Amino acid sequence: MSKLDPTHLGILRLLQEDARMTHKELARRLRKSVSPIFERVKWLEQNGYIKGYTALVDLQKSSNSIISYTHIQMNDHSEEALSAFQREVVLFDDVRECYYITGNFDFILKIVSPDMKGYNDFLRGQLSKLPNVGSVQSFLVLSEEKRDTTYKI
Amino acid sequence: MSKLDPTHLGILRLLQEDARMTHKELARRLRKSVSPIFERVKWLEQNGYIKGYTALVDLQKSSNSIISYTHIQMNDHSEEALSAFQREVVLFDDVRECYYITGNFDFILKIVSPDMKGYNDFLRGQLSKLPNVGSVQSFLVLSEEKRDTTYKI
DNA sequence: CTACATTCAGCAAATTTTTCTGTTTTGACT
DNA sequence: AGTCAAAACAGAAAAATTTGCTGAATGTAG
Repeated sequence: MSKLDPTHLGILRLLQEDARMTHKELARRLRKSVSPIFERVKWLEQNGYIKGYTALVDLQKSSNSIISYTHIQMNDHSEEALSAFQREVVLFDDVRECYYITGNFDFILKIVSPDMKGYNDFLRGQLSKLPNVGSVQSFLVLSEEKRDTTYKI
Repeated sequence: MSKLDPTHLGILRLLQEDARMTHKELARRLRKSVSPIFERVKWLEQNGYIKGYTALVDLQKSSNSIISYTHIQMNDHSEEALSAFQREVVLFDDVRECYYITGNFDFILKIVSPDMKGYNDFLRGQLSKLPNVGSVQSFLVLSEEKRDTTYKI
């Protein structure tokens, strides 16, 4: 049983589309007045349904960074080893996303580095220094064909 | 030669951190007055440096969706076949991200489906129907350890 | 039926957005 | 260096939004 009514869901959908939409516009589209929308947005923020707001920046226009998806296979699958790896790897600045997954590999990392040298330094100087890292397989992103960060809810 | 000066970069960094930051606060942090900040934000939007603003929603709290990273290997690597695949696959609603990559595989897709049945339907009813799709390898996301959509610029 | 809690619309003050004006700075060219 | 034009800037003011408050409507439990 979800605590979210249609108005809550509508707010989440619309703010995913445009995080800078005004409360007045939200109210108009959801057929409510401004104050209940205002209270609900505050509630969604404070209760963790909205984790933040971000501008989507065109990385290729704004920098020379390179993106890589990197798969990690551990050579120790104990809970301690996995937790220790997670705890450390998410602290690296180049690691933008980290998922624990099913299948042959254990983790998928999205790595963003300033350039190829930076990426090399990260792999050899930081990632491979972590304990119990077995095989590492890198897929460099040649082109981003779609990136839509909104979720259907 | 970049057309972005330190103020532009500062705006991009701060709006990635918090897309709802007011122009007044941006101005305070970047030691400018409000009007040049206002003009620059408009410029960054109109020239495509800012592609949009989005609220980051906690998917697990707000729905039962499942996330998968799926790798695609094509069995025809001609430019026509690759382009045709790209053009079609990005239209699917479940495909949230699509990258063309180096290595054994050709594409990485981030798939978000309402549930396991929806995911199955997508794989067998939509994805595998596209021409020239060779091997498909799926990694289901068991837990999201980090997801930071900001870029260091 | 009454008391209580929740949600809401409407209002008003505080704040922000947006436009405008005139000044300063920058950069290119003599 | 000196001059000019273009760009960037600060400040002010009007328009719009945010934010807090009040009381009415609705639903619920006693």
